[in-house]
Amino acid sequence: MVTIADVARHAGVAPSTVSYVLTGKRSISPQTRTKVRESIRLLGYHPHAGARALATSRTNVVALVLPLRPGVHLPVVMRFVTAAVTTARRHDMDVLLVTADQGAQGLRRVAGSAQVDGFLVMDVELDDDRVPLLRQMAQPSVLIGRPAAVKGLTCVDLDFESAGARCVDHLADLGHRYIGFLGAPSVVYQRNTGYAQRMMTGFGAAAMRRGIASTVLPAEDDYESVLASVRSLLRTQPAMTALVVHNEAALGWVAASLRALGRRVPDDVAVVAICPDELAEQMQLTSVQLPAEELGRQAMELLVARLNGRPTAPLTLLPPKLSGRASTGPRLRRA
Amino acid sequence: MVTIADVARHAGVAPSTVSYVLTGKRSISPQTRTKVRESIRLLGYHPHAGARALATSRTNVVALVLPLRPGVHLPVVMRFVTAAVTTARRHDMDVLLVTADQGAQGLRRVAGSAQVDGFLVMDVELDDDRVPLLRQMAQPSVLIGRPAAVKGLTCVDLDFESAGARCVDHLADLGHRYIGFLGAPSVVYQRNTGYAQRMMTGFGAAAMRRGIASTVLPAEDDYESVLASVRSLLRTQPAMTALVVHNEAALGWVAASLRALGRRVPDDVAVVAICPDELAEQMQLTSVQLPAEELGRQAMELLVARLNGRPTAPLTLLPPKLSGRASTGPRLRRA
DNA sequence: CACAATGCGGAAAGCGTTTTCCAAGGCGAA
DNA sequence: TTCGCCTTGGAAAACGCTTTCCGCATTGTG
Repeated sequence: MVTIADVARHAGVAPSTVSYVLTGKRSISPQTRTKVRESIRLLGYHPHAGARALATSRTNVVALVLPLRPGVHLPVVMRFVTAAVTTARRHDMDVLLVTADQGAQGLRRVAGSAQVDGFLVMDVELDDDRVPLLRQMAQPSVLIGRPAAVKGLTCVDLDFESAGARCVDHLADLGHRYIGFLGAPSVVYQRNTGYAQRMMTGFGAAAMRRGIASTVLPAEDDYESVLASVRSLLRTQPAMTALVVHNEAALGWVAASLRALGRRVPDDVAVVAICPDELAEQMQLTSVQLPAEELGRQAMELLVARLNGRPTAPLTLLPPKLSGRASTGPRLRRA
Repeated sequence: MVTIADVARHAGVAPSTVSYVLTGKRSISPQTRTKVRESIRLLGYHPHAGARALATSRTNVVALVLPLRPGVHLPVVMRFVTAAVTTARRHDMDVLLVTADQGAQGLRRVAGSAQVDGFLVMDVELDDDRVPLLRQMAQPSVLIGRPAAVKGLTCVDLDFESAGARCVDHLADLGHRYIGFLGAPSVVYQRNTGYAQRMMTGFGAAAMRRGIASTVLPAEDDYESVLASVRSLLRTQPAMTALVVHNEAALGWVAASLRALGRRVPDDVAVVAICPDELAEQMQLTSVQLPAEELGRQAMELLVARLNGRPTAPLTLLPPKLSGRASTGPRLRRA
């Protein structure tokens, strides 16, 4: 391995000088600078990350804590991941993967051994046992998702309540008066996952506000279950003319299920999805975008801000955006 | 931060003793050991990763190089990732995420600064520009996928040729004589991605061997394209009674496309997929398993082996496994 | 009984950086 | 000229760990 001393010797300067050339923390005369740069290039020198971490107590690595539990939609997770990594790289940081199954234990380990400068935690629950730990850790953290109390934290999330309301408003404006809601798998509601509940709350509240009858039901991620759920919704509310789907995995089966039950999209039943835009585009679904990339990017930017000592708001909510597509069709004639 | 010196002082021993208790590289009397352990617990001591890396020139971190390009199916990637991370943790290693878009450049950076002990590289192409670099790097690497020449490397892959053949054999045994092949998106073939080509090659060769007419076509990942491809296949080969699909993203549209063209699965057209078992189970498709978890696990195990100085075979091919399900139905009557 | 071998503990020398601290030269101002 | 400041360079002290080397007992062996 070629060290800073080798470079210094080769360039005929002191190690400290090389260091200053590298970090730019002090002015160096143009001559020595180019001389040093040349030696670095020639010898193919790279600073040793461990040594640097030891000296600066900065690793330039952030931990990304991934959920790997039933009910999370893997493609969406990947979107977060890629956005987070890309953004991190833009700030010259690397990303260490920590899976949530390692739990608070894993966080403690990584934080304690000073492997990372900060944490990006995905999929936080309303009452997450990692939150108290994150609060007291030396390293700053940013959460994607929204625990019950955000005081002293930095959280980023889609404004799911508004998203739910947005769906209702859109459908109501089109003249729909009976709307169903197909939610995430029931396990997601069983553990205290905030976003799913908030989405549903926003949906329900908006429906009440507009005097619209609404029925909600969870859905698993296979065809049979989706079919059963849709059938159940239709039985409960035979006049249902619109369906809001908050479940990426079920999305593929919704149209088929409706068709199997004799309803066509959008003529008999309008469908609005909450999912990444790309997916909606592919299936030609009117949708409220789930801006995974944007969330991942923002979260990482906030983390970088905190690492650089800049203060951040405890809660950043991204406003929902609705894109109209074929699945909601034109205004209902018989309002 | 609490250091090894603090622990030593608290326990009334020398730092070296604490180190030996931690690493177990020397025998320590039970008394001192428990005394030291107690101090460690009490002070909440964690060894500083950077310092350790500096002293041992081992980071206990491996890089996972992820593909993020068009045509790769994100859920499958996530399976690899989770299996790799889980396996790594079992060996007390962590995983640093490197996205393939950083290219050879990124590898050089991470390797040069000694951030990791080894590399796990996913989605290698037949003629991958990272391979020469990997060959000459100080850190060992394991590739998931199979470049043209594997000499001096450690590669893990599914035996895609056999997989292709396996599909043909299964269908031929059921009496099918005209078989179509719906492949990956065309971009995947345009870049030199070995697995897709090998799958197709295995399919074609087996068909030839058994005197079966075969037609192959790529498929994009939206309904319209799949429908077009299937229509095209049926037009080319009107007698087609079976379809092999090697495209996770298209899978969801295949049955719908066939139905739209007046064919029912499996009565008119039998379908065999190559995809993760879970997906096949969900859709009730006869399939050759794409053992993403198994590949990820094996790859990481091999990497760990190499890190510990154990020799490894240059190429490990996992045998394909076929699971019969509803989509191929019983034997054809009119053979 | 002498002497090597073994078990266990400590002192100290790295590992490769960064970052003080000191020094020397050049320069402008008094 | 002299004083002090600014710029640029080097020496050396951390940073927190591992590991070699050394030393002291205690044991086993001829």
